[in-house]
Amino acid sequence: MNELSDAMAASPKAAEGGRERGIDRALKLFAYLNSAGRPVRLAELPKALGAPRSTIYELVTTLGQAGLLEVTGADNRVYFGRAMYLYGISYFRENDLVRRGSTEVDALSTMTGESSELCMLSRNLQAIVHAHPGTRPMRISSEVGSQIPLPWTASGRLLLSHMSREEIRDLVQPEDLALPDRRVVDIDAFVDDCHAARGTNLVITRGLINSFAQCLAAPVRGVNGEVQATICLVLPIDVTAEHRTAMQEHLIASSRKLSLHP
Amino acid sequence: MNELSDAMAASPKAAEGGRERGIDRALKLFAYLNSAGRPVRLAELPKALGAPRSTIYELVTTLGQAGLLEVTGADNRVYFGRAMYLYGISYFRENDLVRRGSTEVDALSTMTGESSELCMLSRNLQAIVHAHPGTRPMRISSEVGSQIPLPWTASGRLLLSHMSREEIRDLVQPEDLALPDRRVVDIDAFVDDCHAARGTNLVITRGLINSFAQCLAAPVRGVNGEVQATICLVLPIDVTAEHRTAMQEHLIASSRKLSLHP
DNA sequence: CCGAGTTGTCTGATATATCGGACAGACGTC
DNA sequence: GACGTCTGTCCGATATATCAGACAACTCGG
Repeated sequence: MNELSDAMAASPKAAEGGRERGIDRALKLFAYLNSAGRPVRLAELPKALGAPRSTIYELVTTLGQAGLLEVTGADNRVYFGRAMYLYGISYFRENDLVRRGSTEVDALSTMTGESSELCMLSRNLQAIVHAHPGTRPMRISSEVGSQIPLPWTASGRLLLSHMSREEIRDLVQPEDLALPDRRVVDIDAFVDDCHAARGTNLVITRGLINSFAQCLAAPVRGVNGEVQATICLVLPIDVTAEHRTAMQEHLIASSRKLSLHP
Repeated sequence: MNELSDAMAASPKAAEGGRERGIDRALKLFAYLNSAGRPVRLAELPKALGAPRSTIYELVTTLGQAGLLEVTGADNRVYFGRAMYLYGISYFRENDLVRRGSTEVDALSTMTGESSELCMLSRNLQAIVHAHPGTRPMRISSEVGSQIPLPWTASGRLLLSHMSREEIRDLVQPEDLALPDRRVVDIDAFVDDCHAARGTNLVITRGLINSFAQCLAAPVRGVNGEVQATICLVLPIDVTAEHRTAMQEHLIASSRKLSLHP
């Protein structure tokens, strides 16, 4: 009863007595599978999603026939299917930013030896769209496809920088303000951070996700200057000042290359 | 009114007077976008899908908010969204076969210099799950994510080899029996081809998709010997016998490596 | 200026998809 | 063998999602 919180947060409306559309149930199901990160027993889904069994069994059959989901194994584990992959590839092929950003992340990471990621806003979370691990023994970076709370990262501050205080307060879920070490980020201080990130080309956070890492994030801006994504580097917190300066320059150069904004 | 035929073929039931579920409309929409291969004007969708405008506008809004679709540009073009990509990546990460098959295709193609593809059954079509172009000046291979009629390829015969005559007749759409050059494949001869492919480790077709290519396909079998995918090479039709023999050996070696079946 | 075409929004009616719950098989434990 | 839990299937009722169509804003050409 724990990891479904962000799956639920992605749902359009809170639970009510009334019935719900099949589409919305499907969207919750996708979000839940994504948060689980691995195949889930079919029989577990009705409880996890707060939905009737008959509805979920029907839905999974439909989506399974379409290939968006796959049901495998003796205990009927449900996970994303081949069609989802094909459709996702279509997005990837069409979307210049993801494609160019991914190669840029790879290049930046290979050049610097540090972990690098391409991040985008996905509803009220930060999605890791692409990642390349560094050469350091300890790997800090996140997995591709995972989604993490915006207040945890430098990227989050850039991705929300264009929003008003009210929009940010509405968007960020209260539970996302709690860091992994249980410290709680003050929402107003967070909004101030976001607004301070407006127009800047670099944001740094230290010791937020964990105590031994810092996160350098640079914005990828569209033609109108809006932040479409961020490219970032994850460094140990104790690197030398020279090294960090060099990293900053490489990072900013990469973000410039990806941005359409002059 | 042309490229939506296979999108429609993927739909659960034929058009009727009655109303349809939102889920089914969404599935048709996905299939249509995939067959289009690029963003499609929102206003064009109701006509293309044979659905009411109000329904489609509502649906696209919902799916857009979920990030499964994206609506971009001045004329509201609709295409797959970031969430679809993330979910697709999840499938890719989970599914060993696709991951291992993709690297094997890359290796095979790099080694031989020929175009190579990993193919899977996707409802009643053959899906190109991964592809790597060869070094020849003329490229013949298909794009990743595209889906082509089963009777057109050697892979199709392998992918259907376990099915009965009736199952194959039911699955294959009549229009898929027509080759690109308008010749029509006889359904019974096709079934015979499929059954002849049972248990073999190589199927070759010549001049089917076009007159100057041949297709070598080898099965990737699961633990029970069932064909889970095919790996294939696309060659010019006029290569020397020695070269073709060498290619066959490499291809069969690759398919053995991917197969779980002894 | 006036039609014809395109695009997006809104509304009330009704066909039906969702739901709750009954049913049954499988599996364990005592 | 009796009992509880988990799992999957089925069915009738009703809340509601889908649908048809009206409406407005906009373009374009003559």
